[in-house]
Amino acid sequence: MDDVAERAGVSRSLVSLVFRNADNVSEHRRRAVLEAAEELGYRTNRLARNLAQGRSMTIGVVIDDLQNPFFSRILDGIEHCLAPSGYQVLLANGARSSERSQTAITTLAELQVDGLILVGTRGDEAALLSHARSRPTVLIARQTDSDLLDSVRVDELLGSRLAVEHLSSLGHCEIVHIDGGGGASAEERRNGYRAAMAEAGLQGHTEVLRGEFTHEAGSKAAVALAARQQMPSAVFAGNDLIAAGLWVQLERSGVSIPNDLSLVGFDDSSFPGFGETGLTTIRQPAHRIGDRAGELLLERLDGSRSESCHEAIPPTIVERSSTQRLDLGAQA
Amino acid sequence: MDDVAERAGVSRSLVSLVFRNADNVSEHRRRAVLEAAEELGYRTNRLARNLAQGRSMTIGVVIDDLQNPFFSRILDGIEHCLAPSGYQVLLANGARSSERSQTAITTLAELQVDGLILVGTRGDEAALLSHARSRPTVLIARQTDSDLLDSVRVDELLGSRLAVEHLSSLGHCEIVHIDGGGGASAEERRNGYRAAMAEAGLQGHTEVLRGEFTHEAGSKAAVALAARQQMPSAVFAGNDLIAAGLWVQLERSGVSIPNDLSLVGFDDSSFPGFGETGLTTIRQPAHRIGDRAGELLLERLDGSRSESCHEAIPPTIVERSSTQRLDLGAQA
DNA sequence: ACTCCGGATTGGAGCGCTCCAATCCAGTAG
DNA sequence: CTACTGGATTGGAGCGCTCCAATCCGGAGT
Repeated sequence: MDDVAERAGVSRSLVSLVFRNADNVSEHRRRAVLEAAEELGYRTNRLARNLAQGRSMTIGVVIDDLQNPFFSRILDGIEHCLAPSGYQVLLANGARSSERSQTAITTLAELQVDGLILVGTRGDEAALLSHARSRPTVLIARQTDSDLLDSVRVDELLGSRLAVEHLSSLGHCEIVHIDGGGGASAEERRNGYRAAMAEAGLQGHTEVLRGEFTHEAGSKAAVALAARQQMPSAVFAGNDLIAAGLWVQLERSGVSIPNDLSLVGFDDSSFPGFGETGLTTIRQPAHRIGDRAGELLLERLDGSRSESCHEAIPPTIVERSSTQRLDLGAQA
Repeated sequence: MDDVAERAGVSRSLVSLVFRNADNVSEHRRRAVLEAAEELGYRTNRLARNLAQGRSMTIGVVIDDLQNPFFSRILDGIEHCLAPSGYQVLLANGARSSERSQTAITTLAELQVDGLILVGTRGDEAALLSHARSRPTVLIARQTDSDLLDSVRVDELLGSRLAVEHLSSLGHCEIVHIDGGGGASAEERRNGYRAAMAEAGLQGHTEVLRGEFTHEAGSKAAVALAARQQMPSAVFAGNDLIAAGLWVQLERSGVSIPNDLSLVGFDDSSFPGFGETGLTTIRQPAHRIGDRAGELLLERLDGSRSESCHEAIPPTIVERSSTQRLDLGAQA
């Protein structure tokens, strides 16, 4: 920077002003500085700037699993909201690992991001809170009632209820749930499933298969189910990845969906290119969730709000062709 | 930091040593420092550290489209490779926009990342090169022969050859290629197809239908094919989108796949098996690509290589149910 | 008792930038 | 001609850390 200043025949301060786009810099000086910078291949060092300014104009986003299309649509919403604000979004992948997520958060925090959005992040709540103390933080798809941070999530219980009600209204009783294990909202979906089963008078048929929010977990579950002499008539999968894995694997075993088994997913993940999958599922308004999280963060950043805010966005059920009346299946 | 030092009754330097996990610090001092830090809620400021050290132990990755599952599988490979190396991966989304990608790269560069991996990034090559000059850079899924950076991509020619060989080994001769027009790797795939046809002694049957890497282009091609009195027995589509469009449209015209026509796609871009397309296709080893890119970057970072390196990773063919022996189709 | 040694510890000079108070310099009014 | 004004420009003190040369210190060697 000093080199640029010298070459342009001005002070370092003036160079700084030029690169910050300050408006009270005379045109010929500005030109001289830019020219000198060009010749010297000078690039501003944002590290130093951030250090000096004490802020980075950067938002850190930690995503539990970038491969999960639901999360990436949330991200889309976040970026859509944040793009015009002047903040740059920096991402880190939690890779479905609690430790990886922790170090990702720590890295971003140490990098002095101005705000943090955690998408489906797992791990110790206390750890999250300690970061929230020093900068605005929004949690997505994770339950919390801390007043140190904001959160946006889907009403998971309602989602599970919608799924179960849909299946039971089609005459299904043996509705097995394949859960997301320790994943983000697995527990709530599981609880919602249990509650809804009870409400529908099906508590006797309640059965949860331990899984994980992945395609593979779906395949595994399919293998387990196919091995039984008596298959359930319906499955409520913890998310669409599980449903997808399950579907493919079941078809391989000669089980036809929806004839032999009705299947409901969760998330309404869309998989580009192949149009509608035909999976009946619970749609999470992913884009809206991300967008809202961005808004909440901005409100904190510009100081227009200081009380914490926890939002639950209601999901909807999308009925496609993976579910069908029980008796229809029986006839076939 | 000074506060911590004072509270622990040591110098700032010693505090620094403790937080860098230096090994020649006496145990009781270390304990004292950590304790003081804990009480004061001290967190190391990585910005300042990076500035002072002149390196950040951070790799920047810019992804053209995080929603694209192919790219996120690449990312998975990158992180898999980089995780044990001590480097933290920082992501930015190009959002399928040339400008967004540019600012993302610039932000990362200004943040002084130690290395850069650009996945499918669009935009001016000159701009990319200017960043590559100041730090190791690896390009993924983008052609270049600059010796300022490394690149990893799929061996498109081989992919085409695999497709053609597979079809011809099933007895097919009339293999039409629907290409990707001016799309990214369309030309190479086309050339690969021509070469492979010649090798298989089928140069007389070589036929390329002009297309585009979209679903619609596939539909159009289907209409064109169905209008002929003599359909080819096999089609090699430029990518899976084309194949999908073709498939749907052909089925509508009463052409059954694979009975009446065998179909091979390219990319294996669908989310693994979702909706069970059963499409035989050329799989791009996304994970391997990311992994290799990480390796190349590490080689540059530890200085073990200084000449540029451009790699082509061999794809594999995934045989599903959209292809079948010619004579089987004839019998049906 | 004296020197020497090597590991533990420290002070101070940066890293590249911003911020602020101070200064410069027309141009204008008196 | 002088005082005053306000925008353009500047020097220097940080931001929070690391690095290096210098210092400290307790024990070993003579």
